[in-house]
Amino acid sequence: MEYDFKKIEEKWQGYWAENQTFKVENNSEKEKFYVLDMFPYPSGAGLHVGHPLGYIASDIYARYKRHKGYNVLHPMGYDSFGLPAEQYAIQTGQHPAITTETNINRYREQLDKIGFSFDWSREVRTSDPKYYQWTQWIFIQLFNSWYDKEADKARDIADLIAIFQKEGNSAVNAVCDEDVVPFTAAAWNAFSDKEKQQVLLQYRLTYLAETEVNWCPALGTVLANDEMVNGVSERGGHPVIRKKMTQWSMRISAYAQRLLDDLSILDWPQPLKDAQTNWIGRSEGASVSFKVLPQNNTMVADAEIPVFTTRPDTIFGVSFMTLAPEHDLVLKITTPEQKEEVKQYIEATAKRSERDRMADVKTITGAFTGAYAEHPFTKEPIPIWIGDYVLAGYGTGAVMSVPCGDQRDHDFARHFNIPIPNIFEGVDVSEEAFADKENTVIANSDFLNGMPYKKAVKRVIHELEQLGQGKGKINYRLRDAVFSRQRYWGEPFPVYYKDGLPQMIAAEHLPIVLPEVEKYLPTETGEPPLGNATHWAWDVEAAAVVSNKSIDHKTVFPLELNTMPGWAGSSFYFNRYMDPHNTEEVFSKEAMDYWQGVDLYIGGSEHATGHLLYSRFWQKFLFDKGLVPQPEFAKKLINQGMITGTSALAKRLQFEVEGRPFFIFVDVDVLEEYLKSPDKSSGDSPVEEFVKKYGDFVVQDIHADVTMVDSSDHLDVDAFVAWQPEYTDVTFVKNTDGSFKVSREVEKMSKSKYNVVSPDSICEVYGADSLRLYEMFLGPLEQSKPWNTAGITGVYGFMKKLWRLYHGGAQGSFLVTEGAPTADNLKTLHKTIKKVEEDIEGFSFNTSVATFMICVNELATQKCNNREVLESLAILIAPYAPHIAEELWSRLGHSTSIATAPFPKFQPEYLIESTKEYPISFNGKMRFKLELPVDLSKEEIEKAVLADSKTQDQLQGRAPKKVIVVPGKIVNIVG
RNA sequence: GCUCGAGUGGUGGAAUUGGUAGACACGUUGGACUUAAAAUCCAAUGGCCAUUAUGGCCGUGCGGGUUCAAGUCCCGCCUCGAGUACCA
Repeated sequence: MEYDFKKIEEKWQGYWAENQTFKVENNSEKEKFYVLDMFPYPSGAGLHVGHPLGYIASDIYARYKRHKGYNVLHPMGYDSFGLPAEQYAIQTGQHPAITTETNINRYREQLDKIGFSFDWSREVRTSDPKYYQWTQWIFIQLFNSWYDKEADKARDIADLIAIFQKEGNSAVNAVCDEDVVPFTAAAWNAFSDKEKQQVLLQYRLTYLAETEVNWCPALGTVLANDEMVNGVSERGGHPVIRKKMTQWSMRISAYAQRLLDDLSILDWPQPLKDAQTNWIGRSEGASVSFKVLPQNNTMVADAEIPVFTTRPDTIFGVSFMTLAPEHDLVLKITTPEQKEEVKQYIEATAKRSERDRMADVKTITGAFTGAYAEHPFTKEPIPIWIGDYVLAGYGTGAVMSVPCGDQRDHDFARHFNIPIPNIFEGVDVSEEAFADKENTVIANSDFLNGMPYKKAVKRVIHELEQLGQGKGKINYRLRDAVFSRQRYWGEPFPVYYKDGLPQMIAAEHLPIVLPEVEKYLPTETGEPPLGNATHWAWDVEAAAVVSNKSIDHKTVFPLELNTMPGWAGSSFYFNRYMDPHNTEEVFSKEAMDYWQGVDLYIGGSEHATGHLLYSRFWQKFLFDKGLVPQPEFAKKLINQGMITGTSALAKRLQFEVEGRPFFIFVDVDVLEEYLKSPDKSSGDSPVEEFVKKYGDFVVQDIHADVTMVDSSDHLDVDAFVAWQPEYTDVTFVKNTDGSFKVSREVEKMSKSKYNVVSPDSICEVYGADSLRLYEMFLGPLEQSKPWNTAGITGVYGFMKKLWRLYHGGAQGSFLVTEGAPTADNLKTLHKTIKKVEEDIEGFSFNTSVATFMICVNELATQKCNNREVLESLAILIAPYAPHIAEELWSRLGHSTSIATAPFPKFQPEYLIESTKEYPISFNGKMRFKLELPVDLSKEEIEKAVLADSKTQDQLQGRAPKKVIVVPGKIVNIVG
């Protein structure tokens, strides 16, 4: 009987679905284990072979854990709000919900074909109102909370109001806006409702604030740095400017220290932890306040510029200050003479993306404001400049510039001929700044002279405090997260506006369902797409969304027009899976207490500072609220690497004939040979006749669809021309054998590069088990690697060989023999058990596939068809190739699924050897091998080796200087 | 720019604490079976040199270093990839 994967895979996928083999309950005698994949955004392109890589790995692990006796939660769902569906809606008018539904169905079909052991009864979709009702609910909880630094946790806003009523805000140690004004209890109680709300907004964990964004007026939308190229939008090339907008923000900065500290309890890849550590960017230093000197014609009185510095010890080295061009004070302090220059500079920087500004250190630009600040100690005037190397969003958006101690300040000072005073003893700072804290000795600095870094910092902070112009401070690079998007396809906020102030809709009225709109574009007045909705007002009395016409600002109010960002719904989905159908609460305590958290999370490292940081933030908030039992949601995390595509590039030569381009395609080998020939005319290359006729040419790479290219890189020219009819009449210069070879290049797998390989086609030709095995066989899970279908015949061959191992009967019929296995059989089996178990535990899936191959090769050579051995082997391979394992298992006479069959137990006694083949090295180079009993002592080994005639041949009469013997490992003779 | 990761045969990759570099596959070449093809099986396969078997030299991105011994550890580079706050 042949290995018929199609029949087998269909059969078992049907069986699993019918019997709900992988459905789990929230309680069990067994120990729990939670294996999670990062859920996908269902894009229109469908799955490509890169997507399932992590899913296959986690599925292997989940299945392995079931064999090991655990109650395994292994869910899947969709992160189904997002931009692509909205873009498609803008282009075609099709509702994003329809696009999303179609895409999800396609994804599901593709996922089912690979044979994953997901519990689909727990599926969640972030765009489902039954799900996003809870996203909205958590938003309300954040709005109704503030962060108490004393308790170091989030607390109910009602507690804060109680404090304000009793004692005002002066004693409150909370994370809040910078510009909170102190008030007494009496003052609080005298505030109007509106004033109270305004004050509270400065404390809430989600709040409205002015934020800098990349605004594209032509598109009427905000752009990511990603979507900007050289100051214009990637799509359409429209100008983009930096602009301030009122948006919802999340006070993630309140959790900065805890997010940093708890990294230590996480078993996550170090690079990922490093990324979060750097993102949070804790630095210790001081805040220093510089007074702006009053001048003729400037109207600013009492202006102060607060700065944060990690080097307060260098304060006497300050020779200028630099403000971000967007800094609030800039226009206020600029002198009339400088106004024009400053204005122009601000306009110029408004066009640059933040990333450009950070990356470009070579171009030094800036402008002088004409204003001066006063040095806190020397009282000397310090010129105030603006420069785009200072970012508005980082720190206070202003720096005290110390050119002798900071390279960027140094570059700036040199460029604009600003003095570079030296405050370091015995260091030359004329060429470059001196930033070495360890070897710092301060000079020319009044009371700091002669002090090292640490001592000087302490002293200067003390002096600043005396002056009332500064104090020690810990600064975080982490900024509060902007939570508003001017998009349609996202969660609506449960928020309406009364008197210009945001009000939460009561939780019992959730979900607030996304309204229908005519168009998915921003409105003509520049409002977000929800501005197009005709029924988007909140009737407080009816507790319902009603027509905008009813808005009277008394009982009917306008609703929020922004929607939430992509990361909102993905920041708690892992908890919702534990209790996905709960309509009473976000998740029950019972479910949370049983599952606790994710035991293994697999996903891409590109989520390091987005999803994975925001999720940790929400988890901590929910933990503070007593809603989840763990302060971290995922104990262990593994990053899977990206699978890159292998693009096929046909070489096209472009000539110019009568001012018009003229093309031919040339086989890559033919072209290379032509280009290699020294004078390009002596050979008889077919390219030559074109050159003689048309002159010089330019070589271009044209992407060909990888499905038209075989494993030897030969292009099916007919298919290529049928696909791109504009090449119908173009000449193809082929090789002498009539083939046409293309060159290959590894690139990101992408539709536009025609290098996408879908898992469907692989399943069609080789089967899901081969796909699973092959994806693992490609290389280490964490590494990125190119996809090349060529090698899949290897694992497919292995599958057939595995099948034959169980079908050694007449005409390939199923055959196993009862009785005791041979010593060789057992040695092979237990060697395999040991290695496979170690590999799964260590997430080294590629090496376990190799181990299976070796095992099957050995058992085939041994002509093993012993039941005991073959049953164990079926279980071993079941996590990797579950369909064939189920089929073999049932043929072995079992009537239930293999899914929970106990994993074979490794027995070391079968591997004991009596001899060891020692590699014998001379001066570190292996020369020959010598078989010796394993129980020899060091001395005995040395004696035996030296006595061997081959050793004497190597030494040729020399006496060895030294003999290194590592028992069980190696012998090295020096001399 | 900054942060992190990766460079090993023609290709994907393997190699416990430093201890036989190239496991396992792909590809290629030769052979068996076959009318033929497919499938399957056997053999060879890092490079160079030599050859009757035996052998010798070089070799893990580049340049140094530590060690009896370095793909692995240390120092200095080069190249590629990822992230860089509104792609998800």
